[in-house]
Amino acid sequence: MKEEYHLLIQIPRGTYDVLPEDSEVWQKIEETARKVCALFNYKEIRTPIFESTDLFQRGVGDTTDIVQKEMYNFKDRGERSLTLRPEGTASVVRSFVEHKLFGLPNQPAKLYYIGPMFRYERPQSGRTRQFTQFGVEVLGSKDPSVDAEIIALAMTFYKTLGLKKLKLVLNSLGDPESRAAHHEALIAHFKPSIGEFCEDCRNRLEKNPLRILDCKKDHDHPLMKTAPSIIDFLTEPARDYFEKVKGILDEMGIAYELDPTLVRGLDYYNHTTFEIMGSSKGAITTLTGGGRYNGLVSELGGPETPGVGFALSIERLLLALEVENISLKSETSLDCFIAAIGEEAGRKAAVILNELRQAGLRADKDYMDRKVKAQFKQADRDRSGFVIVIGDEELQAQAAKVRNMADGSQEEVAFTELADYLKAKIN
RNA sequence: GCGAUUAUGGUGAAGUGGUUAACACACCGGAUUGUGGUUCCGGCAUGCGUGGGUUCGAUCCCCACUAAUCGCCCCA
Repeated sequence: MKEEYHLLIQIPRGTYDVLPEDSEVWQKIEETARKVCALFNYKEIRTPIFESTDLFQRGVGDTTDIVQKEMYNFKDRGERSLTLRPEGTASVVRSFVEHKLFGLPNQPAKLYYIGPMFRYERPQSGRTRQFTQFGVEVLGSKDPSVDAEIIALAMTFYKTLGLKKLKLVLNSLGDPESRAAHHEALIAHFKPSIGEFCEDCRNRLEKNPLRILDCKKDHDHPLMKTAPSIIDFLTEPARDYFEKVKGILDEMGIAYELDPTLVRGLDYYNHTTFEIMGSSKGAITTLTGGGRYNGLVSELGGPETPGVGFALSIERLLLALEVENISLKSETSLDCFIAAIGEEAGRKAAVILNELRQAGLRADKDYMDRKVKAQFKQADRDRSGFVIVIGDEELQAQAAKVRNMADGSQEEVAFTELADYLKAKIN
């Protein structure tokens, strides 16, 4: 018998099960996300968990780590190359284009999703191979108040759940012109002394010099502080746009910190980028990442359509809740528990149990053939308000003993009156 | 992809190259008859991640594998 345990198949690496004692918390989080989205008038969109590999290569960007080494891709029986989605935005945009949602009267499209994402990575704290994102996308508006709105939405979500230690970090990557100018300036800045930097940075120089600013090893190199900031290369319209976003956040009373080195990992971002940081086991990590991606819709074959969005990880949210000592678990309780003594009483208990449930009461009984005392213990574990005792005497009298578990008082109640009696007591 | 640490029952864990693998929690049972949350007593791993090797003998030594945790890279 026991040896078979060793042969059992284990859960895949980087995945985990949400067990009954925790699923309640997940439900509460998802419920909160849906409620907040309703407040902001965002509608849910559900897209497949796998898509054409091409979608992510084009959408997320060929040079990103996600595409280069983290995708779960496979061939189906028709030799199609498919990929388990590593993020949500590409799918939403694909769906938006495919169903021509840009033609609907309700513009912009304000959408949200909650679901699993997959990245082939080494699992560690706050990082699993299957993880869950709650994300929001607004397609069709270039109004800076939309940028502010999604940030407000994310903050509202966290605050509703009770998180306090949050930090919003903001930056602008500008439009393509701003980025190109900054790109050149960075290369010019680092190139002469690139030999003093780590290997990674040397590789980054030509490919993506912006990433050098993110390097932890060379963080203290003097050239880091004097590096050209994207902010100084923003074109007039880009600068103006960023000022408007900041202005609205200011007036909303949402505090932020500017970080010109905030670079997001996906290629499609431009203009506003932001992260919401929170605590996790003493360290600070990114809870939410988002920004504007004005070129993505056309990149995926749709009409020129601006977009903004964010994605946040439920797993990291859970870590942050833990650090801040916030429990979302409710006192689950039962209205009543039936303790039966003897076989005939057991049968009667099953019938009464069903009647109580039909009457809308949360009720349960023992299924383990336990002694009365143990049945009471079980009722305690389930935090049951009342225990109904049925034995031979009660069957004779057609009336059960009903014990109030809070004060220990006990009354005799006819079988036919049980539901009404309990309902009256509970209200 | 790289590095570090770890791997004993339902859980947290102690432990030794050699007859019965501590302890605690949980669970189950009992303390006279059918009643909980306290107390007392009892039960509960033929087994120490998997596979090899060293040895007269290994849970304890060696190797490989697997997994977990943490860090790097990168990200949510």
